[in-house]
Amino acid sequence: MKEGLREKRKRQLKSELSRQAIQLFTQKGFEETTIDDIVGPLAVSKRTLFRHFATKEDLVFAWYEELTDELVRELEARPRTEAPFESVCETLRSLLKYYDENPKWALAMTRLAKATPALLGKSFEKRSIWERELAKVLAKRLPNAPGRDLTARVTVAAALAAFTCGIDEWTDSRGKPDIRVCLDRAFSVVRSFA
Amino acid sequence: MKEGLREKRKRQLKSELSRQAIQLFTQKGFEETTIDDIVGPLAVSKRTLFRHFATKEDLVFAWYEELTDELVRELEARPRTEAPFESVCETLRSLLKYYDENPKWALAMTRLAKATPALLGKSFEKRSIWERELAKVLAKRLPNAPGRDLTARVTVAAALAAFTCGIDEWTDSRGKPDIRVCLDRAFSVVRSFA
DNA sequence: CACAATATGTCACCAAGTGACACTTGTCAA
DNA sequence: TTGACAAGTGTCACTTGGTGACATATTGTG
Repeated sequence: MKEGLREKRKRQLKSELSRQAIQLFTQKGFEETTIDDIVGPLAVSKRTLFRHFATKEDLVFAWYEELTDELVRELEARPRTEAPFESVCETLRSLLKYYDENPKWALAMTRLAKATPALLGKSFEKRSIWERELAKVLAKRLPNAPGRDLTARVTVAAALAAFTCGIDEWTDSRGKPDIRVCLDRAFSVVRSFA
Repeated sequence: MKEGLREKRKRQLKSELSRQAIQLFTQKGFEETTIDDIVGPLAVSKRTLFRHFATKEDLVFAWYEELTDELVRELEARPRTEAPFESVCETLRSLLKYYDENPKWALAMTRLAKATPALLGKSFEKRSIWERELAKVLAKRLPNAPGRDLTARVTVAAALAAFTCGIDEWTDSRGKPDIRVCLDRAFSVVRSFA
């Protein structure tokens, strides 16, 4: 065992690259920042960067994928008695801790993503990974009736859509309102379609 | 007026390029098809292609944007008495005519999009344009209360999410089931959240 | 210490776009 | 009809994201 030192360095470098990239992206813009710009100050080769990140966009969104497992566990931990839609909402709500941790950074990130088409697309792509994984988990706790998978998928997709809208609302208001209020209002809209 | 001959040719070439591209993409795959592959048989220069389409992905999804206006008009035409969510559902339902027109092609397209990450991202990007435009229209017919914009956005987003799931279900089942049934089931899941 | 596994750097290369400039071809007014 | 302007096109050079191959370190293990 003890795969310690190598992995530690690896993660350190990876997060350093990501940090540096986001820094530059928010400062000069995504398209205007070249890979060499990112890699130069860190004395790392371009090739190495692309061994850690599949694409330039992933420099921004790699952490999305790392969060997937956490979300899955969160959903699995929800009580069986809870309504499925509510379970997903609460699961997504758990992400707010990252917004609490560093609101300014979260705000900058979402604004950057919204301002750059390429990043917007990627973020949706990552979101669809969450959607798929969470739907898988949710399906397991649904009665085994025909259309179970579809029900699970729609439930997750709707909750995610509302989540995104809630976050967007918060972002568009420059982080002024309480993010939990934004989110709750978004979720309750979905509950209102008789 | 009478901007006839030039525009006609322009549109003709554009659709020809798109057709050729999709043909090759479905045949050899998106990444495996190069721009020169597309452009060669049509005796058109690479540069010209990129004057008609901003990106390689747009060769597949340009029609998405052209549909936006149609969707907007469709939503505006829905009766004021209808529940907002239902209006959006019906609006999206109107897209089915394109699936009816050529189911095989529609199936091939959605499968292609699902199989290619780059295309998946782009399709979400385009979907978000629909979302924004439709939300704008919907907001106008909602009571002018605080949170109106958020309500409109969530309503549209939820309907779109369900729509996508319904189409996905149909696609995953290889177009066997009735697409309208898939869609209706997806929509009714959203209606079922207490 | 020696050996295998990994991470890294270098270099050459491909493909997606872009900018600049010259050339052709519809369009329309006189 | 003609002549001038606008719009579309081709060519070419160039930038940039991304990959494959190979050599070189660096590190964990017996």
